[in-house]
Amino acid sequence: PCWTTPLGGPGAPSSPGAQRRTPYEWMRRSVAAGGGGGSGKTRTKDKYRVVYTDHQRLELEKEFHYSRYITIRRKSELAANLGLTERQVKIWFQNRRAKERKVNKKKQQQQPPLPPPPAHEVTPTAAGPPLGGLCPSSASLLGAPSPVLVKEEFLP
DNA sequence: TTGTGTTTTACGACCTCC
DNA sequence: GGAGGTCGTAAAACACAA
Repeated sequence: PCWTTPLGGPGAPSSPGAQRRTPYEWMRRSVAAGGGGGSGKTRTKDKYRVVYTDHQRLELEKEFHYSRYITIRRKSELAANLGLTERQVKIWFQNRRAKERKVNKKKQQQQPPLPPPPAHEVTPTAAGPPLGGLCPSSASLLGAPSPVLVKEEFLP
C-alpha cells in the first residue's frame, strides 16, 4: 500500500534532454533511479527511498505554491492523480515546508539585520500556519490551467 | 574515478488541536 | 486517541571539484 510504485516505471516523463543545466533546479536529477529499482518502496521494504518523477514534483510544487498547507481533499486528489499515497503527499509537503524554512533562514542570515517593525504593525498571521479553509484550490490544478504563479526559482 | 557536500524521501519523537 | 504539525536525522541520489 504505502510502497506502491510512484515512479510510473519507464513511462515516467523523464526530463527532456538530460542536460547538465535543467531550467528547474529541482529537476536536475534524472529519473534514472526509476529505471534501476523502479519499484518504488519505502525504506521498510527493499528500497530505502524512491525518486519522484519530474511530473510528480512539478504537480506537487504547483500545489505547494498555491498553498503551503494542503487540504485533506486536495491531498487525496493529488495522490490519486500522481500515483502516490496520501502519506507520501503529506510527507512531501512537510519536507517542502522544512526546505522553505531552511532557505528563508539562509536568506535572513545573508541580509543585514533590520530593525524590528513597530509592534502595532505586526500582523499576527505573518508566518503562522494558515487556518483551514483558506485554500480555494478546489478548482483542480491538474486539469485546468490555473493561474499558478511560478516561483522564479522554477523559471528557466 | 573518487571524495565531499547538498538535496531528496522517509521515518520517529514530540507537541498541539479537535 | 488520532491526525497532522515541526524538528532532527538516516540514507539514497545527485552535483561537482580535484
